[in-house]
Amino acid sequence: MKFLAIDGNSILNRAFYGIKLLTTKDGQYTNAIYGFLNILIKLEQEIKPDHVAVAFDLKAKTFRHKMFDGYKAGRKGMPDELAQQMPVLKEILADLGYTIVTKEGFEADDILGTIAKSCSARGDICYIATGDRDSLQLVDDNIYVALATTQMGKGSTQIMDKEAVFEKYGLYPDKLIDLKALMGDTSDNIPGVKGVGEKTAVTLLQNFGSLDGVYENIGDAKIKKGVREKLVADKEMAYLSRILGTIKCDVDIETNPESYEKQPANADKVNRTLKSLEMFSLAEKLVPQHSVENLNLFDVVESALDTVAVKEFDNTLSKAIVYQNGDKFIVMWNKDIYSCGGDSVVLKEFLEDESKEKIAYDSKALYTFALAKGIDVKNVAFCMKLAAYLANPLAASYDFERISASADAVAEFECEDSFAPFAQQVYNHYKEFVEKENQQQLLYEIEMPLAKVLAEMEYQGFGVDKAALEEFGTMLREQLAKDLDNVYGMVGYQFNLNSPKQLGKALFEDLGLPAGKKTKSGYSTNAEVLEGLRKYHPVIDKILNYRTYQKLNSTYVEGLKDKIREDGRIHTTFNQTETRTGRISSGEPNLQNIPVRTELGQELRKFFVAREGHVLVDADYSQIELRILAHISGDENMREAFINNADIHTQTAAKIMKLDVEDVTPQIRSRAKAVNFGIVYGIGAFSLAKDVGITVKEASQFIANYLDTFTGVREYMNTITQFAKDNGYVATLYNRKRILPEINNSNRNIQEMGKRMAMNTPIQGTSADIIKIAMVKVAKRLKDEGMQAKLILQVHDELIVEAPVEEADKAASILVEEMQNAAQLSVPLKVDVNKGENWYAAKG
DNA sequence: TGACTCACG
DNA sequence: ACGTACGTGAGTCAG
Repeated sequence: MKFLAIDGNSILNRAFYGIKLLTTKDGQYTNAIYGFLNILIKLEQEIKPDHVAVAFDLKAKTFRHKMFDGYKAGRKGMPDELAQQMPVLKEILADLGYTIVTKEGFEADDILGTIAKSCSARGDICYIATGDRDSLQLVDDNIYVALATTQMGKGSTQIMDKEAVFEKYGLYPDKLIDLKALMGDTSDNIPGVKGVGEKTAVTLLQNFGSLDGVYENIGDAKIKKGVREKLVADKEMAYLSRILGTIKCDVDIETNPESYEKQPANADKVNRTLKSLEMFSLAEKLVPQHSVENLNLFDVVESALDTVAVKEFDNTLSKAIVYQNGDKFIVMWNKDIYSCGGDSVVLKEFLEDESKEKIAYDSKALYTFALAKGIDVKNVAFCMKLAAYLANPLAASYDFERISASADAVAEFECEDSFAPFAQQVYNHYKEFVEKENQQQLLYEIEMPLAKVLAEMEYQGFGVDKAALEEFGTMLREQLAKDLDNVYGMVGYQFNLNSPKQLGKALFEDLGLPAGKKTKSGYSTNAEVLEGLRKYHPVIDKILNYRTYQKLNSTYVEGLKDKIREDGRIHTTFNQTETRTGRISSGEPNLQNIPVRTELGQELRKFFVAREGHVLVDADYSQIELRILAHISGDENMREAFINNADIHTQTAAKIMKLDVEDVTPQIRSRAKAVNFGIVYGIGAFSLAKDVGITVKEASQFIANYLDTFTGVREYMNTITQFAKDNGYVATLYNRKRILPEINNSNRNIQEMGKRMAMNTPIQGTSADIIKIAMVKVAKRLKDEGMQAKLILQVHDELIVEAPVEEADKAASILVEEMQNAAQLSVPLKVDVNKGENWYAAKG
């Protein structure tokens, strides 16, 4: 029999401190669990035990604590970030089929000692896995210690037998207790003999065999006078230390090997837990993926398409459920199953039937599918993915498997027959959740209609002039090569200028420029740092130019040109369940970060063009976030500025500096503008100072003046952070919620970040809500009015419609009207609109 | 894969 | 004493 006895606390500790803090997207700490499981996998591979015990300490003070006052007094309690992970780990271990052992009044060490020694006595082999060298005293012919460490996130173990211990300490394991009795152990607050260190102690034990031997021969000439005096003075301490340092091997716990036999894992549950912890690679290693209990949903769906067609489902299933798998869907409705794999006519009839409610898992995917097939989907009554996102916008993904795991569905989804009732339960769960959270309007009137709008926008795409784009790329590459040449010349050798590491060496070591900020892995070489170095060396200018050209060419020219489809258009994908604040994001490619702030960058927008006979109509909200702040905070000064349609930054400057509007210089205005931005983000003096180029002191004064003037804003910031602390979440005007695990974190920096999120999220999120409402209304108007014009892009506060020339003016007024009326705030919403043949021209 | 850098609102 | 403004996506290097 091969036993493995794991010191749970010790390994968990090693893992926690050996790996940087990891969290899931919703703030659950996972690093210790992750590290522990990695070490566990390693142990399983190397030792292949058939019996496993995992020992944990209970919180109560131990027997040994009481024996010596102050024992372990120096040890800090377990940090919250670690304590949170303990119960989750225990659950996983139990589900994996391991036996967990705890005993009131004893430490994990003692439990391990008891198990190991009973094994050894029977003649069984036992491996003790721990990060703690204390356990080495237990090693004998049958007992080995596997010392575990975590380095670079990977677990590694070192197996120690008797000889290995001797090699390391010069003593066999049974003498290690006496060694500790003499030399003490500061980390465990074991005093030992004052003034006797490792070297002296080892020599003594080698000469006299044991602690008793040392004192029996205390008069021996081999003991020097000074050492003898110390030994005599601390004799009592030495013997007390031996008691403290001895691991107990007679704890009253089960030692019958049968109780530690590995049990079959509950693979399904482990899988779900690990996936909820975002440990996908571990899931594959820990639980056999081909096990029967662990059917992959997609596999089931695949087979269901072919084989389940005639099976009957639960009669109570009154709604249809649509599940997507690639471009196939399972559609269940009143006991019938339709497959689009073979004959899509049935599916088309079904999807277009207004009288039949469809419950979608991912409604945007359904609309996208339908657009491609020429199907006009009607009556989509629910979207599980969107509902799950509203329930918690922090999750890493909204895969069906994942959202069903947190839906507490009672029916276990184990085989194809149970899919329908299972999906029904997931649906029920989220439907109830939406009602409980009062998010009906947000889901049914904003997000779900928006899903269809977004699918249509993706389908439309944005026309791109590929030839002109490529020509621009050629120009960039020429410039870039020149700059690169110049840089090599000035530095004196060739290197990879794209590598911050190599650039750092060139600038700060070889050219000897003053190194400022550092990053984790070396010198910082970002634009801000380089900007500060301009005056020292002409090469800096070239590097900055090179960076600009390189970025434009690789990200925008090379990156975009491969994304142009055969229709000459780029079709981005909008992600509706990505951001924590409620914004949508754009990817593959991202069309929400096309350059605009520099002249050269702006050139790119000239290649985003309207179709023949069409124009682009571009409308953007003016200062929407500040207007929302004015509304939410009710600040009179701020509201007044917007109601009078004043220049908000000039107005802000005038108020906080107590100047006449005419006396506000461009410089003062620009500082006030920076303050306004800062306020929206949850301001800090340090960052404002950096941004504006003033001292931190001046920045604090600025902020103080601001908050004294805009007292409503100060009030809002206080109220919202207090709300977040009390409730653990913040919400937008439309009740979009964001939980804030950071707000009560024990780390002050994280807590401060939580406060800034609390201040910013309602503003950014409400802005996102409002433009979403506008999008739904604009799309509806364009359709209802029978126009050809189509929405093609959203960039957070900006909408772009592509319209036939003759519809352009009407499209522009629809945009302005619907955007301005999307919400009724206590200040007006203002929209600027322009037209043009390309995006550059349409920005006015 | 994470770190760095940089593009946008 | 310590880090430093909110929210994203993509290209590149290096371990």
